[in-house]
Amino acid sequence: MGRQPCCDKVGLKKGPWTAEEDKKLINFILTNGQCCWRAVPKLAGLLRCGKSCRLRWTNYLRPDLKRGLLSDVEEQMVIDLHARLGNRWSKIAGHLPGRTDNEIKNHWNTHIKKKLKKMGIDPLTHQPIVSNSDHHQKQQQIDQKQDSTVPFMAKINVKNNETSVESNSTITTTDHTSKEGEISITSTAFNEDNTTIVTSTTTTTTTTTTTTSMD
DNA sequence: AACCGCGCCAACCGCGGCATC
DNA sequence: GGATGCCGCGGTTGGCGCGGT
Repeated sequence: MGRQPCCDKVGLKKGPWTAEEDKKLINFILTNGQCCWRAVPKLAGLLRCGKSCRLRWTNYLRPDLKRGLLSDVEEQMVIDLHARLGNRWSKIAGHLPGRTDNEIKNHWNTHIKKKLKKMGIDPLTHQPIVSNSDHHQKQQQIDQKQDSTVPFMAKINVKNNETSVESNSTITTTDHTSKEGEISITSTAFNEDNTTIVTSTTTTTTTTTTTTSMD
């Protein structure tokens, strides 16, 4: 009964990948595309399980991956998205082109968690860590915000294919796709309870600041 | 110079979801 | 409807590098 473990076959290699193994996997994927990971190691001449190959490709070898630390904008997006989605790292990664779920998960656990705690914010709930006496006052402030009918206003800064957003909403996220000299930005604003206020898509040039408003 | 502790991150493990038979 | 197989996800681990003593 149950499923067969994928990596316990005798003779399969585990642990860090060598440059030669990387080369074999890259060559195979670039030639044949991503299909049927179970068959990949055999066809590519690797002594690895398919799962290990998939992980190595998606987390490290994919040519569209960005390397290096997350930018401030990306980090803010991760925080906002985590507030909405929780630990759904793959969904969060879907909003950050060139970043992997593993990378974001690691960055969250090693950097952002600490940062939020330092700022007095609970990384699990995204609520301020407050004493009981402060809590009532805080709740009143939240209630006031939710009752208000101030229209959503966002200022989107675009520079060198990087976007940042300043807005009067509680939480905002942005997605952007770019082609030569032009960036298309989708900006979403959320309430404290994570319900969507509004979503807006705007197209702009690569070095500009644009302000968008909706009601 | 040697040792130790800690942080980071690549990789592994186990499970759930989904498709197929 | 249950069994089986594969893929993808999220949690966890272990090795390496670096800074402090």
